Amino acid sequence: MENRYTRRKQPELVRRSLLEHAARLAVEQGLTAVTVQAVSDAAGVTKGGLAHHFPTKQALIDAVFHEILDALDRELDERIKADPDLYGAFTRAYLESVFDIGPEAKGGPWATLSVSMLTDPSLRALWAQWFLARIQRHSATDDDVKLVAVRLAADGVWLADLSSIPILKRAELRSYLIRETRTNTEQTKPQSAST
Amino acid sequence: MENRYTRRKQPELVRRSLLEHAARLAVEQGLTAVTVQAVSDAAGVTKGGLAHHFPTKQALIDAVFHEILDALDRELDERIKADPDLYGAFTRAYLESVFDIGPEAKGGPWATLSVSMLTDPSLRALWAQWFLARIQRHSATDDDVKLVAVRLAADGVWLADLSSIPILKRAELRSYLIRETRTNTEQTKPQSAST
DNA sequence: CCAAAGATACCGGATGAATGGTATCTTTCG
DNA sequence: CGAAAGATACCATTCATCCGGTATCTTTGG
Repeated sequence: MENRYTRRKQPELVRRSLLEHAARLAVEQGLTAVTVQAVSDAAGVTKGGLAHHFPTKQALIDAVFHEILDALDRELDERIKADPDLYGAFTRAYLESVFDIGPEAKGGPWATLSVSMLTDPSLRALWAQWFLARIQRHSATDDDVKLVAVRLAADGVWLADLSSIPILKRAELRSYLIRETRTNTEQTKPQSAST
Repeated sequence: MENRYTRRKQPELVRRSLLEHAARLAVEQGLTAVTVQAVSDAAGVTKGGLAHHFPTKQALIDAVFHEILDALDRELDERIKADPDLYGAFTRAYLESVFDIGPEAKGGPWATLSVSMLTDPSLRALWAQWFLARIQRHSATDDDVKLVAVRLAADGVWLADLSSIPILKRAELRSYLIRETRTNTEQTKPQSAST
């Protein structure tokens, strides 16, 4: 009658471990590989243990998704804060956070996002909601068509990275896109926020 | 003892119906919802009927994927052929085929592509292969960084459409992006095709 | 201070619903 | 008739969830 319950209880650690391993599995082996058994095993607990933290599988996935959105929010805010220029700051932050992760960083938030997002319509809606809120928040500085185009291109990059499609001239593309965020399309006013 | 074999046999129609409903289900309810049972029911046949056309589920999915890639190929070739301008013709075709489908056409090729692509690594590879081949084929006319950016933005557009994220100034964005495909980045020549 | 009592964290097998696949039967069409 | 088209029944497996049990932590009463 060995004692199997020698584990030191650290609910927070276990919870985080579950979330992380769930995300990792999703990215590395697809969402179908994210079974409660696999996640539990990876995190070093049993299915019952997982069930205690997340009553249902969907709850676990939702938690992962929210966690990622929060992290993304923080990262974007940081970059925006560090940007001396106001005009297009959000777009640049968005762009850079995509580019800097790169195609090899499979564990990054973007990869996880996409995989779970495009598969599950409910998560798609959540993503749309997050995105719209964010856009609206920066409507004053990031509303130009040119900037919209840049952000969409960023999405394209992220998609290409995920699909393992090599982007030729990646560095050149990056600097080109960033340059696009500096120049204003509207010819009526010369430059709105250049100082 | 009703006769359940009242269906008029039209194998081609049934086959197409199966493919279409499989694609629709994938987009609307995620790939997990595309089970042989669900697809069969939606198409008005039984699992056995499906099994006759597609021996395995993977065969069905592959067929959907290939069907879409072929249709896409045809559409792109048509648009390119109709374009009087050579430079950036592929990029314009790509762009227009994304824009013209619109956000409401959920059954469109792009949406289906993405959903199935990102979940299944083998399909991802297939897509990458198709895309690279296509790019290489147009390397002479569509290699500029500016054009790469436009194509990536197009990818962003269909991603947004899929996520039901409204794109403000859609028409303006479209004409802006198309305009971008006309002007050459290389400053050595002044303007290649401005009429 | 400390031990009982309850709450929280975790275990692990049982269960039942889906699912993909297969084998066999019936009907329709050429 | 014979082969194609489709229906029905059945199997093996996987998976999420449930649930009774056990260990550790926290509170509380003395």
